[in-house]
Amino acid sequence: MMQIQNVTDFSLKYTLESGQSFRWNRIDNAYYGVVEGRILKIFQEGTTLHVENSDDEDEIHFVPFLRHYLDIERDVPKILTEVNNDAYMHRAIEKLWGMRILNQELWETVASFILSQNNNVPRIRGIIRRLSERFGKHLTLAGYVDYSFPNPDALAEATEEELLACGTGYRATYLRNAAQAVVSGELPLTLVKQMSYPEAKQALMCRDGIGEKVADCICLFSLGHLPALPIDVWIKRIFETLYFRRSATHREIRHFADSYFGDGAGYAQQYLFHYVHECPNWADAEHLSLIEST
DNA sequence: TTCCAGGAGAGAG
DNA sequence: CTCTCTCATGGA
Repeated sequence: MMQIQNVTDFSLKYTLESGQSFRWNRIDNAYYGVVEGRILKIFQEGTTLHVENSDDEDEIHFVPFLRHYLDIERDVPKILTEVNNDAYMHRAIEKLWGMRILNQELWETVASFILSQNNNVPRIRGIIRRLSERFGKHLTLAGYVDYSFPNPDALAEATEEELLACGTGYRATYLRNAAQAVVSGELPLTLVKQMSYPEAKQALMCRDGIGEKVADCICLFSLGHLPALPIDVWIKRIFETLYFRRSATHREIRHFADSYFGDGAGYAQQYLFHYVHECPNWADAEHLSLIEST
């Protein structure tokens, strides 16, 4: 057991339940998840995080790693001030205060969001769990059992049938090709990490099965590129409803969000995305009047 | 039964 | 360039 103290402006719940990671399970008020080959159990009590780790790691190295994973080091309140442009955003920021955008391991993020296309969160979680059980490493923490996310080699060597058996559907080919590209060096992940946002996005989009939306998810949820704006069916619907009041193209939405939110567009997007999932009445008259008033 | 899900690619126009 | 159709899967 270990503690990380003075963690301010942070919500473990909203950070881990906002659809950016598919690997966390809540049991009572503690979160169990697999992060880069170890099980972590995290419990938040005010500004203190209580952490248990299946690996016996030196705190000197582990604490900075975890703080970076949870994006605790970043001045998020400053970013939220910059995107707090109207009463609707104010409502979302207030409701989800402390939600942060994770910095997840790159390969797992690439694979996970390849699997996310035309799919829903519970099913994505199931696919990733089955892939990990089948191809990952068995891990335990105080009786809790989980599996590491399979490395590229394991998925590159897997047969199409084995991947299909995990429920990947037609995305199996995309997943296998991406794994093989990482192994062969065609998709050089260590270099991608060094690239600028436009460079990284383009390098990722060269792969079959990674379009603009998935590339933006990877850039935002793994590489820390906050201008990245994943436009899925929800974000499209939200921007059309709140800011356009009509149907709009992806191009229009991207242009609007860039100028309206600036470099923090990724954070703004995440607050809007999760807010509408938390509030089924997100588009009622009372909510829409928040836009009118500003 | 049909519709939908943190979409992308191929093909037509 | 944009629009449309299809892709595998399972829950609602």
